[in-house]
Amino acid sequence: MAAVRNDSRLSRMLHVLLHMARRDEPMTSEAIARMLGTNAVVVRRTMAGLREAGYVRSAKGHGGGWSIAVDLATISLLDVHRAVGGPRVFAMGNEHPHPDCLVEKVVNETLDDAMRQAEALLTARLAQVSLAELARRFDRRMGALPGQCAEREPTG
Amino acid sequence: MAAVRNDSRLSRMLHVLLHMARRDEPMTSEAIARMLGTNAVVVRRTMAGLREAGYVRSAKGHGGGWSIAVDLATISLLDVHRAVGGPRVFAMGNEHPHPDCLVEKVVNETLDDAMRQAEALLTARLAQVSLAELARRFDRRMGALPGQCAEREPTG
DNA sequence: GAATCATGTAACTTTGTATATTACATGAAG
DNA sequence: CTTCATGTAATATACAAAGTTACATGATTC
Repeated sequence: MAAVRNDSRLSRMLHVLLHMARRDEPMTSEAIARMLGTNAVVVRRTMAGLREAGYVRSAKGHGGGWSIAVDLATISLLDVHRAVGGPRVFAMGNEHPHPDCLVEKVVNETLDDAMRQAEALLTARLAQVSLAELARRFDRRMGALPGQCAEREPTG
Repeated sequence: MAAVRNDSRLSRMLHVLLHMARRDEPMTSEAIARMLGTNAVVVRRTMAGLREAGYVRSAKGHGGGWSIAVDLATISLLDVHRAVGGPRVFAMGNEHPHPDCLVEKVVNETLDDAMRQAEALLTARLAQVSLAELARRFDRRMGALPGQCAEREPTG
């Protein structure tokens, strides 16, 4: 009963948010999907969490799409992580949360303790960095040139 | 392209190793499987990694089964983690490891940095604890009583 | 108000990985 | 030779993120 690969929602949303921050006009789900190399429905689904958190707005109809709703300095990477529903940090874990076996309890407690500490460090790091800080890091890299993003080329 | 739940191999193997350490005779894959609530083949597959690392031995035929090959003080939880092939720690990650987009690069580097630190802390914690230490923690909990493990009852 | 654009969302399919199961080969003990 | 137990290939299952299809809703433009 297990399966693991990669939850890339946080990574994707950070990518998108930084691009949106460099634009005046809203971005459509289609445009975002092209940028991420995915589907517009996936974009809407994932960004719905950001909208519920109040970080972005969405508008229908002509000239509609997604735009940032708050100051980038007020959103941390942890905020985004939580908004996209990603509390699942580790790919490993205990089989039984509440075992009868005392041996297993000792094992669980030891592993849980280690994982708790690692997760605390991770979330602390994510909380330390705001989207504004990320944008500054980009600017330092980019100099004065306009931001460009290689869109995913069609397969084949 | 993603999926997440739980890799419980480390947890299971620690559970098994501590039980094996409290026995004189080898344990069969069947007995271990009953204890873990799983299948004997799964046990053999997972424990094969421990055997390759030299931590356990396996013997065929009558009176055969699995037994511990080294002093528990020489094996850390990190050793077991690596032996069962579990370098995959996080359920989250970047979509593209080597993006063309500079925005994405900055995002990746920031997330990778945070995850690297968290993983370093986790592995450090796992390296700090030996199987002997785990056994001691169990003994302190158990007092002088013999170790017991509730086997998984049949469903229904 | 009709056509178009864009989001909202339900339903379903695909994908990737650990786990579970089946089947059979190999080798050791009696 | 029979039985026990591992070794392993092949196959199936479970599960969650991602991908896709289909259609409804609402806003803008004409």
